[in-house]
Amino acid sequence: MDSRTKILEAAARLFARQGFAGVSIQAIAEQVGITKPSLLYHFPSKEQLREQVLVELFSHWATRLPNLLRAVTTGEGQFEALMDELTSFFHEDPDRARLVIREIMDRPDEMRASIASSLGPLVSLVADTMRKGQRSGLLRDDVDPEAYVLNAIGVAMASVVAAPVVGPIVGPDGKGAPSRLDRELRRIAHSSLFSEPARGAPKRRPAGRQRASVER
Amino acid sequence: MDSRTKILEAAARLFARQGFAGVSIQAIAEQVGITKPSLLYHFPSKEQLREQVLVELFSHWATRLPNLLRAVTTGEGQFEALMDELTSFFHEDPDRARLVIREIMDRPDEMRASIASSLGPLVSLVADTMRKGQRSGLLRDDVDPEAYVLNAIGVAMASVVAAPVVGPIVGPDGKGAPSRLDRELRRIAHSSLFSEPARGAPKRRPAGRQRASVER
DNA sequence: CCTACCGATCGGTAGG
DNA sequence: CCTACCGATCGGTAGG
Repeated sequence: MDSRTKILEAAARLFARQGFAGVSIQAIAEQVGITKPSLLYHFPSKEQLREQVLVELFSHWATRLPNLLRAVTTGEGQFEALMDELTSFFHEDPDRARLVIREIMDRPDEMRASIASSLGPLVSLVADTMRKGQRSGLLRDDVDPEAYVLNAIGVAMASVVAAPVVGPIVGPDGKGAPSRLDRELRRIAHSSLFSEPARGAPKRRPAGRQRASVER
Repeated sequence: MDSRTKILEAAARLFARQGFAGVSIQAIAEQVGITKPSLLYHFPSKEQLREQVLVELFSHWATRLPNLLRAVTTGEGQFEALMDELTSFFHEDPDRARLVIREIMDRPDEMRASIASSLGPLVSLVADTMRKGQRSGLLRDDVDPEAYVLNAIGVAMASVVAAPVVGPIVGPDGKGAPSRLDRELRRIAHSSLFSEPARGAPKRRPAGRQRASVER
């Protein structure tokens, strides 16, 4: 792997974990195994390194977009597929979420533009598909599609970052399986989106956990 | 207002906006109108200043807890009251959310402890109340109470931070009124929590927006 | 609460 | 890609 790539990866990791201001280019250089001036040969300033890290992140996001779109436009399991794709993107590397969240807080104005352009089209497309689902009666008609999608993305990011800190409060999750927090989040997203099946004819049961039989 | 308080407020604001590492004690001192050594007379180190800022934040939180608990244990509008209290706490000063989120990312281990002890009891209490609601049939029985509450708190914080950046994508919100994102979030929280009213006997209508009459 | 000052580290450059 | 070095700023101290 060439130095440039190694630098970008180390920088992304460190920026995500300690914030841009909390990381010296010296520290990044050390992790890569070169000196500070050598790093500055590849990226002329710390600021430009930051920008390139973000470019890489968004381009990685763009790579995944086709998967997301296929999930939206393909037949039945749209919802599950879309949520899987969304959560796994951040789950397989939580630093992605951390990086975006930090950037949103550190430089909201700059991020407004990049997020609008990178997320806007996706949101519109998913929202249009959702409106079809509303007309067919599959989805609740009180859903606000654009707002729903954006909230879903935001929650996916937030939950990945909060998990290690807040997860233990609901008890340790069985290794492997999704945590209680994740399962509940999925249930919330599901049940607030789909119309209740006509009573007595529940084709599928609610996604999260199976229905306990209760006194009623 | 005494210097100590002024320092704490300036530090909270700056830490929230630029992160702990991104703020020099010199910068804080300037905003207060004193010199750096003067600030260090009140707080012996930057690190101790940070700790005190967090102590203040959590104690402010503790001040609000009685309101929250009253909201939970008082009769009918429990849900709306609790959500109002939760969102207004972060809405009236978004820096609170920013500060907590930064701290979660910067020092997850330390925050695990403080959050468990400050939030744990509240979560248990609300969860117990919710279980009663489940037994009475008011709340869906597939809700995971602890996980639901924690997710609600997380979402309240995340939405406050994300709003200025992600809000414009769904269009400008009418000034004053809650944004589309906020309304949709409330609707999601509501409709994923309450059982559907027996068809044809809807005492109240769904919180968010009114039901449009649709072809079905 | 201030002036004066400390060593260490910051981002970055010169020159090879 | 490195050695050597720059001025500026960092957190913090001495002394009053």
